[in-house]
Amino acid sequence: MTTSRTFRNLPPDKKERILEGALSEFADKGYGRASLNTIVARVGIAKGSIFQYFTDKSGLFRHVFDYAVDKVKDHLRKLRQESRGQDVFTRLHLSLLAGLDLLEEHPRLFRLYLHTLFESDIPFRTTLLQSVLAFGRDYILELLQEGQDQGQLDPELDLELAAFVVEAVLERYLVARALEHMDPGLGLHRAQRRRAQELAGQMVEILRRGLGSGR
Amino acid sequence: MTTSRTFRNLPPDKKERILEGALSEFADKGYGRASLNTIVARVGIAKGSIFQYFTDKSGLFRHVFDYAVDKVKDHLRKLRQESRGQDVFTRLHLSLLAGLDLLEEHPRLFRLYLHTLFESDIPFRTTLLQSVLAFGRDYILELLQEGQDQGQLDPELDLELAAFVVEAVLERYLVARALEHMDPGLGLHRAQRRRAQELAGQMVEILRRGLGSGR
Amino acid sequence: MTTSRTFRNLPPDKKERILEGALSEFADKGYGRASLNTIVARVGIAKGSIFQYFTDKSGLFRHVFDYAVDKVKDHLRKLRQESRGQDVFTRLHLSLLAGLDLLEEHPRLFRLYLHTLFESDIPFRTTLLQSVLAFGRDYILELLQEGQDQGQLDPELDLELAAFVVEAVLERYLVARALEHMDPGLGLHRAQRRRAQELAGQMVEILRRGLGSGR
Amino acid sequence: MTTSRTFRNLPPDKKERILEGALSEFADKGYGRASLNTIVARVGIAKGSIFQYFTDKSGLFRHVFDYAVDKVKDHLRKLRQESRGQDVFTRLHLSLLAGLDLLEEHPRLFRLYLHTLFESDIPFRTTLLQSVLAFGRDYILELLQEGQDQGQLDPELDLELAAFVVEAVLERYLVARALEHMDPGLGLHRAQRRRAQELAGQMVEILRRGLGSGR
DNA sequence: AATGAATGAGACTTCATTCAT
DNA sequence: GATGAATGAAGTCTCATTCAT
Repeated sequence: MTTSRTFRNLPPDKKERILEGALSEFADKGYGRASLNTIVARVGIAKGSIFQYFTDKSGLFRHVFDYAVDKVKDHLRKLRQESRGQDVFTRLHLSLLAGLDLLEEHPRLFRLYLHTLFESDIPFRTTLLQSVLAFGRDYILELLQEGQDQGQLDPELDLELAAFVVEAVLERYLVARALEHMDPGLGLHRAQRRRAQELAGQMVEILRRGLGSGR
Repeated sequence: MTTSRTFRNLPPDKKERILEGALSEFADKGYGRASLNTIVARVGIAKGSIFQYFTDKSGLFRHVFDYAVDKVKDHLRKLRQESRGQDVFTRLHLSLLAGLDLLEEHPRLFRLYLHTLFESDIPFRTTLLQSVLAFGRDYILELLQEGQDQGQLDPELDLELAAFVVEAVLERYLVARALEHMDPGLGLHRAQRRRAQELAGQMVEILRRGLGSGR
Repeated sequence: MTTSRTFRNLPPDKKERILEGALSEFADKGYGRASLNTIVARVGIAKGSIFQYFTDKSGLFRHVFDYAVDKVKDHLRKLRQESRGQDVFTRLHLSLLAGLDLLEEHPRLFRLYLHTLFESDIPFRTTLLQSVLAFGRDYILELLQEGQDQGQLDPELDLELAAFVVEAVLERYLVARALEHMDPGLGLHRAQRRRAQELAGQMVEILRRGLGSGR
Repeated sequence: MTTSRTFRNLPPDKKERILEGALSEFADKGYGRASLNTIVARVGIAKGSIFQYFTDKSGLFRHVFDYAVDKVKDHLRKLRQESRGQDVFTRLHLSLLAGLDLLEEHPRLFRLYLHTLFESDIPFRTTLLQSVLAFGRDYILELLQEGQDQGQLDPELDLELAAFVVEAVLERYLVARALEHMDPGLGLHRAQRRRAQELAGQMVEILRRGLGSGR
């Protein structure tokens, strides 16, 4: 239980306002640079209340992180359900596009993840990351496993290795978009600025040749 | 000129001690959370001295970043030279291994880069990143171009797109190792913990099938 | 609103203690040399509290300045009211004595004004001074206008010019006393050390001859 | 002797460069806020040299103050000489215009004086001010004395009192101009912005009526 | 005689956290 | 249960002064 009973008894919209305000701040600044002052000002609650709802700054962060992860998981679970029965590369393609949608709609989720990934002084960092990393890995592994079972992938393929490559490409693609959000002038690859859908399609094609059961 | 004359006149070993101390701190905490207090304590100089050497915290950071980038560039330049004349995929393989070596020997360089990539309030962030991103892109593009010229790559291949995929795989691989450095318990893929050379080889094989000129 | 709600909610005597402590420091050292450390030590509050009450050192200064100006304005308004109906030179005489009283009772008010007048890096200096200068000018102009209307002043007199001369004499007289407060050994005119009332009377006599309608 | 032998042996133009640089800084910021760093940077000498030429920051200030006072005294002595034999009010008029000229040509001299007048922590402040105040007082007293001896002034006039009034008007006039230099937007009297010569003439006329031997 | 590197006190400011109301 | 006033450690930066070269 990462929150106090006090917090759990709050009206849902107030809970949400608090979590959204905190999410914005943590996504912007990471854990260490985020300011509780800023959060309470944005949300419009008293400074002391934060410490009645959560033990700590770190307690708040844990809860916000879980809250964000749940949003992503919901998204992915729905997607996995919807795409069932299709070709594995089609499913990867759909996943990529879905990830892109999520990023455009909720840019803060991905930024929170990236900050957490690379900031070392975050309390419970290991625990927090393990759950989300495992989820992502399992999601892709499952897709690939089904694809291999149905003969769409090279039967000799080391699936964990393949999952790593697939994840790398997917994630790096999202990172590229996230960086553009942060700073449009960063001068990334011209390719990265092309229309997103087109790029996604070509990337999947490369994966198909690299991983597919080929001729 | 990003340093004061005072700094440039310092004995080389003192200069190095200062830069190394600052590099460690920035690599650990990123820009915003890094503490000049910690740096001067580690290096063993007075607090005021930092401001004799650099205009600012930001000035120090700029210089440290350049110092780090130079180290990487030297490394890569040497590699590009040495591998000239070999097959493009062999060269990619060598690059991957070289990156890995660099990471194991100087883990802080890559961590500094990652922090800079994802922290938004860094002064001159755009400028700093542009130079290093452009260098990496050009390095890979040049490799692929030569490979395509010599018929080792699919002649229809969009090189920028391919460069993006290659870079994604290479970088994600390095990120995985860097994350393990930060926290060995992170529970990354089992595959990532296998012997590094083996994994690298297999990844390049996938790229060969995905990008190569085929039969 | 130049203060935080936190400050406004403070018990009045605490507010006053803080403002008085800050006023003393600013009157002593001017804006730039005044030390918040000194103020909080004198008042007996924590260093951080100042920043709960005011945004800034500059915010504190603005508020202290307004606080001081209000005191002076109250004093002058009362005086203008009380002296209504009397001869213009009598009123000037009363004003001079009143200014003198104010100076003896609250020497810091005038010193704060003088510092602000001559220190160039004060935030909002122009704005702050404009209000007080305009008030002083209008006060004297109004007196002279009424005096001229009632035939006590040379009808040809340029009132603004006259106001300047009157103000000069009044202010310089106060400056002389203020300097003596700062340093009794300064060796000003012997005349200035005479009994204050006597000197004031003679000065007004000179003004009467210089400005009056009289034969 | 307020300087070291080392300083006195310096080439005259170097001595002057140093004093002028220091004068500018002290005139801008007063004693306490003036920065030796800024001075040595402006003049182009080593930081340590200041401490070989003068014992201290305070030693430098003393010397600069004297240097500035000498310039003013030269100016006034010349004027007193030139105007000898003329009517006392003409001489006052000339003095006013001369002060104005001095202010326009060397604004730093007057600003240094004003800073010194109102800043309390200046070392040797009393001593420094005494000499200049006495000089000004004597200058005016002498003028008035001669005027009275020649029947141009009311024979009953208390000369010290008159000197005080005259000085007040003269000085306040210069202060008004100095304030405009600092901040043209200060919204001083319209009268003060009129053509300087005209204003000066009218002011002297008021003094003539106030102090003159009547008729 | 001149230099300029080194120093540490002290400046303003932010922040998470505690606790009386 | 909610509030918000109080706190002090830690942050970056400036400065006059010392002293070895």
